[in-house]
Amino acid sequence: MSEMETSWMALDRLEQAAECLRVLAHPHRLRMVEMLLKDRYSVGELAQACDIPSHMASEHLMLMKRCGFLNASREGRNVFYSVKEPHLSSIMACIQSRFGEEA
Amino acid sequence: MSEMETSWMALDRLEQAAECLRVLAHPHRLRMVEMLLKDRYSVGELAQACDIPSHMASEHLMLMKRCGFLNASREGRNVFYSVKEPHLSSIMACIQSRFGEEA
DNA sequence: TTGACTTATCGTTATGTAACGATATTTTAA
DNA sequence: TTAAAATATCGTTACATAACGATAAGTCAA
Repeated sequence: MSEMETSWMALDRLEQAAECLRVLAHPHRLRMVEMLLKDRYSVGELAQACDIPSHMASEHLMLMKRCGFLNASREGRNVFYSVKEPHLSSIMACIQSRFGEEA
Repeated sequence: MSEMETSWMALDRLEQAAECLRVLAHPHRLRMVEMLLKDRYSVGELAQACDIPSHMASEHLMLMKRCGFLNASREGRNVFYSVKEPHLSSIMACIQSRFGEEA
């Protein structure tokens, strides 16, 4: 009688989630998110940290901006990116607890 | 003087993480993980839940097995899959808190 | 206005992934 | 041993993504 009904997420939510995970699933984008969770950075600074040309950093950042992860604000010649999506920090914490520095 | 050194994750860890996230980043695989976090299921049951042919469910499951997410054990004609990677539950919790049923 | 600097966009190419039908493998039951 | 059921693998095709060079656009300083 005590039927425990387990209800699954709706398929379209899973599709949204998969889309966001795909955006996150790139080493340079993960690095950028890791950095942006601590501070804001310009495109050039992030490009240098990832050791990639800045036009490629720009593409990665635009991608993350389009899916709602990041904000951008121009200041002079520079464009500074920062974290918009509040859930990014908890997801990154999961990733760090699994892949972060252990012995 | 109080320099707060922020140290980032090593690049190869980020690459591993990205690889795992790519595996997770598929709606049917997310559904399977969601279900397997609650119970063990056979390939056929998961295929039916995802509304896909079982040979495709098998491919998704093998992929997740290869990257350490899942275990498989054959019982008669059936193969039952279950969760191996303990961090999957916390990552799935993050995903559900962001994409799960809200108003 | 010109030129330098920073960021964004475009077109191309190479690589990766998804879905599929066909087929093979493993196991059970007749 | 045969047939059926469940799962796994293979080969192909279509599509998505990544990286890159070239170029455009926005901003500042001379």
